Amino acid sequence: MHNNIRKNIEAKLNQRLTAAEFEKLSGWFVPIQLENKVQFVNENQISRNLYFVDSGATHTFIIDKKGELHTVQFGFEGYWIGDMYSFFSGKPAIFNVETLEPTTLFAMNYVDFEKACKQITKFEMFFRILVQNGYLNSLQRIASTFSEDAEQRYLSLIKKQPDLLQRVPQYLVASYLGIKPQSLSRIRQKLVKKK
Amino acid sequence: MHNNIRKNIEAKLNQRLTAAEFEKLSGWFVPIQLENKVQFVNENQISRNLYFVDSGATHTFIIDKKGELHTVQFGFEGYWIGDMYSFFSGKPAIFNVETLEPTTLFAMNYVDFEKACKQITKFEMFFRILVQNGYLNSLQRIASTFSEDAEQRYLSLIKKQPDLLQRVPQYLVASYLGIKPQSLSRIRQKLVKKK
DNA sequence: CGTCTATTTGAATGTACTCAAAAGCGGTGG
DNA sequence: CCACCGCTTTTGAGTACATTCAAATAGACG
Repeated sequence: MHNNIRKNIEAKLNQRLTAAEFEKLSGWFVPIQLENKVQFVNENQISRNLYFVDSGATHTFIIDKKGELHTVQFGFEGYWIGDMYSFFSGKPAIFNVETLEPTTLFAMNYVDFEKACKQITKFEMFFRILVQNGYLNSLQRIASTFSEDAEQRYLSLIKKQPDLLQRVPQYLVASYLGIKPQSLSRIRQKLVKKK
Repeated sequence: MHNNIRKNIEAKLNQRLTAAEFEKLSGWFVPIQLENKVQFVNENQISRNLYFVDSGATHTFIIDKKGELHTVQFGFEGYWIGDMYSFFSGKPAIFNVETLEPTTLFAMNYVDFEKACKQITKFEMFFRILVQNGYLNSLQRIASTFSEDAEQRYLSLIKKQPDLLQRVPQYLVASYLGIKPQSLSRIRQKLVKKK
């Protein structure tokens, strides 16, 4: 049942978990089944959970003062998501997370996370790598936002995740790129004409 | 000599270091004196160092295909800087770092960093918190870049760091905000007229 | 004082935006 | 099976804001 988590951890660590380690970890990850369009992390509410996406899709977003939605990140199979700020600080979340498909998650609460880090050094190592990678990715995203125009960012995105548009409505892709749905539509039509 | 590092670590950990711990750590942090405008981390070159800014100022930046500079972050007294990507992966750096003033750094290389994490649990904890905070900050910066216009971002910035414009040339502040120097100049003049 | 760099200002341009409406698409119920 | 509804995407026209190119002013430093 928790095999995807195991694979995910072992792949990032480049090291296998023992049967005992895996069994312990499994006990801390609670499966959650969610329908499409279910919001399970809410801005301004405490969310001391870490989630692993076993199957399905999610997006993490904020709503600005004008009521507009901005996607911070998508989450698919094998992604670790949640509101890290709330998870670590215990304060209200700064992001929202919602399913984009029927989704199966595994959730770990903060108390168990601390246990896991203490008892299973490999998990602590794994998680440190996870946060490091997340940090590096977001720094690069900042850099690319400033150095590339929307068209280039769109091209980079579909190169990295060619299936994104098959799974995610275009207006959410636009919100991830930092542009309006109309603008993304025009960019796409321009690219079609180029060929 | 290394007192600022000690204060910094103890403040973030909310816990004191023992004399023995501090002594060990001090040995791994090598002081570096740099003049103004010295670039000590170069894109495409390996940089397996972590830096603590003891005094002075730095900026981390990229140069895009058009040759334009984009500031990713500034570093002042008490900041931890460097190219995390290169530091952790051992691959060439993706960012450049340069002094903006005569600056005193403490540098720790990756080998010593690993020793420090192993031998001093508090340091490992501290560093994890540091990376976590960096990650959260950059996620929030992504969110604000998309949800706020340049004027709002400028106002938030000078609210957070009122002394920034006293220490950093305006064109670098513009590059941090993701706009051109001319645009920042116009935003500022518009704000003066509003009052 | 002169030179170099940073900042400001002006005018024209361009890119993405807003507002608005039409077309496309999927699902539901008559 | 088709008509209708809601939602997404596309398209059109006018607008706004930051950009570019250019030149003038201001500041810093020798």
